[in-house]
Amino acid sequence: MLSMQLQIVCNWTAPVAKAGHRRGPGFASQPALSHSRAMNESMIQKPDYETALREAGVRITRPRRVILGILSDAEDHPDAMEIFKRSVAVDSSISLSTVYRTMKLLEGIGAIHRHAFEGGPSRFEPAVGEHHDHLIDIETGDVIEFHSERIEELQQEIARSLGYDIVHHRLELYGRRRRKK
Amino acid sequence: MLSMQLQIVCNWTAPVAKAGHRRGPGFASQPALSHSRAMNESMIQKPDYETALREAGVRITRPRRVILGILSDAEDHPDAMEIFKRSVAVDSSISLSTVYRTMKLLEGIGAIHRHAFEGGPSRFEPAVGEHHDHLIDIETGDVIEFHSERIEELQQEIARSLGYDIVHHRLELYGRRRRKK
DNA sequence: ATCGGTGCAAAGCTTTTGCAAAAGA
DNA sequence: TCTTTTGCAAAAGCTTTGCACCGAT
Repeated sequence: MLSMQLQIVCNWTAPVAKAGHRRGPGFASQPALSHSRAMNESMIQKPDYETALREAGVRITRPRRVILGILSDAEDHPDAMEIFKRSVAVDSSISLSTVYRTMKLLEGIGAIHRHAFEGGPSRFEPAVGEHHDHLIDIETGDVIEFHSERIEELQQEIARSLGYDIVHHRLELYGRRRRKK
Repeated sequence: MLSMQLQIVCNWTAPVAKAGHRRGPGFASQPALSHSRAMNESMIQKPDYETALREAGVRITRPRRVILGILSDAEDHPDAMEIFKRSVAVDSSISLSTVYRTMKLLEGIGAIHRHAFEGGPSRFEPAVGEHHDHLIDIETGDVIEFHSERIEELQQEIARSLGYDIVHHRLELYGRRRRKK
């Protein structure tokens, strides 16, 4: 039986998933595995975008400040249109172009990550904390972050055995909440 | 040292990667790992699309026959435009719409898989043989197929521990050929 | 003779870009 | 002031769709 193999390491209580596409663990009905961890809320830090931008030598403008604020506050993985809508709610003069340009800029300096989850526009998340992969709830669109050092190692081994160095990778699990019985 | 951990299981000689986006193993400078396997040419079977179509109750038309032939012969992971070009070379009256429609049809009956590799159009491959993941050469676009039972297991464990059942997943390694020294 | 499939053109959706005006530094 | 950045609108890239004609069964 599979669960017998699981070594329980921590048993943090995860918050129930909220509506929308929330960042962070939506829900965990069981403890995380020894070789993996779900990311919990304490891992969600607010990135200091302004410093990052200054270091990149770009100007800090009002639209950028607004968008950056939206990104900092986002607890989900919003797409450009969603970021645009939230930005417009703060400053109605902001344009979608500027959102896209800012996303590209931030991605360029490594401040955010772009995810092209299947069948939809790119979604973004602040590049804070450690690397993680994603489990996408195919019914709600919720995204749960997790990390498995074992899988990372195995990927490295496989790439090496094929004669390659990994530049980056993408691991996405698309799943459905197991209804508790 | 990492390579010390590798258990050699098979030592098939892989063909050198050809230009373009070839399906199957492009190249392997080292043997596959014990817990994983690269897919070799013998694993590439020609799917019987016509039977699949008949079973799906759709008509077998000339454009479909041509496109199916292209797909059967493809040793790479071509995108719609590439399939279109190859089809037009056989029958100049075929339209890009029909290519897209046929791709959707085949995807629907599970005869092909659609891959949305990053930064580009969807690429397709016949759904024959066992499940595998992909390593994409970021310099050439070549795709190497591999499979790791260990990683599959770990994914299952992780999803379960998070309260999910995996419906499908996506693992893509983006890498650069290690220059042999 | 049906009714599904096709080509063509147009539209849809996400993302990018040209340009003149606006605004950081 | 002097560039960089912005908003707008247009375009680009991929994919889908409406429609009238064509062709498999």
